[in-house]
Amino acid sequence: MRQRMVVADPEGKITRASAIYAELRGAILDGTLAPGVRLNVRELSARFDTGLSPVREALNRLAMEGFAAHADNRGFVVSPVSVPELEDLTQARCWVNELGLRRSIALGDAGWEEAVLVACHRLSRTPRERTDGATGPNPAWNAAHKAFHQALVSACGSKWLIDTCSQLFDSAERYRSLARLAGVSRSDPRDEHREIMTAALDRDADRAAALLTEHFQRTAHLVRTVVGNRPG
Amino acid sequence: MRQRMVVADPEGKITRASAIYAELRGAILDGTLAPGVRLNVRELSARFDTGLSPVREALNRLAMEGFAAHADNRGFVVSPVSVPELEDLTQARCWVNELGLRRSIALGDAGWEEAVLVACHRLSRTPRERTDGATGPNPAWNAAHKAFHQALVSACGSKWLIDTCSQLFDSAERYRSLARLAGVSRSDPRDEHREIMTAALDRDADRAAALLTEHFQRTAHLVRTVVGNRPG
DNA sequence: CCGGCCTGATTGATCGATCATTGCTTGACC
DNA sequence: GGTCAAGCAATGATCGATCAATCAGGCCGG
Repeated sequence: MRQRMVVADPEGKITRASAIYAELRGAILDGTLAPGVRLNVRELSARFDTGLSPVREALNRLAMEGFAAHADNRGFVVSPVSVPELEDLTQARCWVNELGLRRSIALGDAGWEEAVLVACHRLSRTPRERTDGATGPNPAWNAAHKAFHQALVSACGSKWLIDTCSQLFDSAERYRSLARLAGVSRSDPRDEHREIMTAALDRDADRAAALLTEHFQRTAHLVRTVVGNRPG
Repeated sequence: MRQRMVVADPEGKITRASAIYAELRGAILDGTLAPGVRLNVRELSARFDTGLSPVREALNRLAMEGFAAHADNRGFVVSPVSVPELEDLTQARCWVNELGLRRSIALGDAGWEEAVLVACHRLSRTPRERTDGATGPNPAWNAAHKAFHQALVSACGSKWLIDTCSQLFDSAERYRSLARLAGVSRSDPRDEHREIMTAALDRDADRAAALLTEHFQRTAHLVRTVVGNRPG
């Protein structure tokens, strides 16, 4: 029986376009690629050691997602940020997440409760700063943070709602990263995430929703000054 | 003084990728391209008499928008439809549009009222069937229909909300077209749009919201049987 | 000195050839 | 008859050259 020549294949055959998309998306979300920066196709091709097509496909995807701006014949740019957009985004997050949370509280079973509990626990146990020597935000914390917020709405029963929460979270992540890079970070003396979790597990929908909304708005408020003072 | 060689330019320099994107999007929305149909890149290149790159870019955009499905190394397909997705979509439309409508009723000024009134009037004056001899849906009616629904939420004050309503409307448009192609269309004896308009202009938020939700669900109900009986 | 046209350089968009992967077909083998 | 794998299209992905639009200076007439 001959062995297969290719071993590394199980489900993981990613195209260059997808790899570049993921890479650029991550860089935009964590602020490595600052808002307004030009996304020069040739330059990126060189950086990723690839042709033009995969890069353009990745950029098209990012543009449709809102993380890049595109004008025909004028190329791509990292989407600019602004206070009005931050307000709009925050408002949307409040609406959609509140709805998802209320429905999850109404519909969620024991499995949902456990998922929220675990996600909150993991989040609290994950350090915010990297632990591998380098400085900067801990990617694992970001992942745990998102996992917690997604767990809250995971039992709402609407795929659209869950996906929208995810997309909005990522859009907001960009603002959080920018604030962080500008030296603004939150002290979080009250451990808001735990408070939200407690209210959710108590099935106290009104309290949970109020805490969640407050959580979003508090974050937005911190970020606001930073965004307002940007050069771009 | 020499004249300019190129005259047709004012703001209208569209790339092939964008043209193809618009074309394909329209074909998917009106059911010309049925759900599940393979979007073969070479074939499309030939049809549009163009190279591969613009087609791929267009397909990438459609995929991010949800109108095409894509798997690495397995190409593109017109997104499938299903009853669960229709339910999810309808639910989302109800939530988002109700919110937008309530806020517009609360915040809208006289200009908003007039815009709604005009949009409703235009909609009622536009024939559903084409008038140019050909049979089939009247594109102008579709446009007027969308314009009316967008007018309802246009004063909500949230760009995100307006954009989301637009995207959801288009997703639903696809289902409406499929139903129509299958011979199902609504009689609409009550002129629901006018009822909604009246309630909105009366600033009767609860009634307007209830009518709008009912409107969406009634449409979805009509479509449901058709989608359930599809081959795919 | 200012505004506008021309020109070259830069960058974006497109093309068609080429490479890689998938999935089907075929045929040996059990 | 069924299984499996090599071989073979068919199709998707990528490449680098080429075409085209935009942008930045520089030149000229006013």
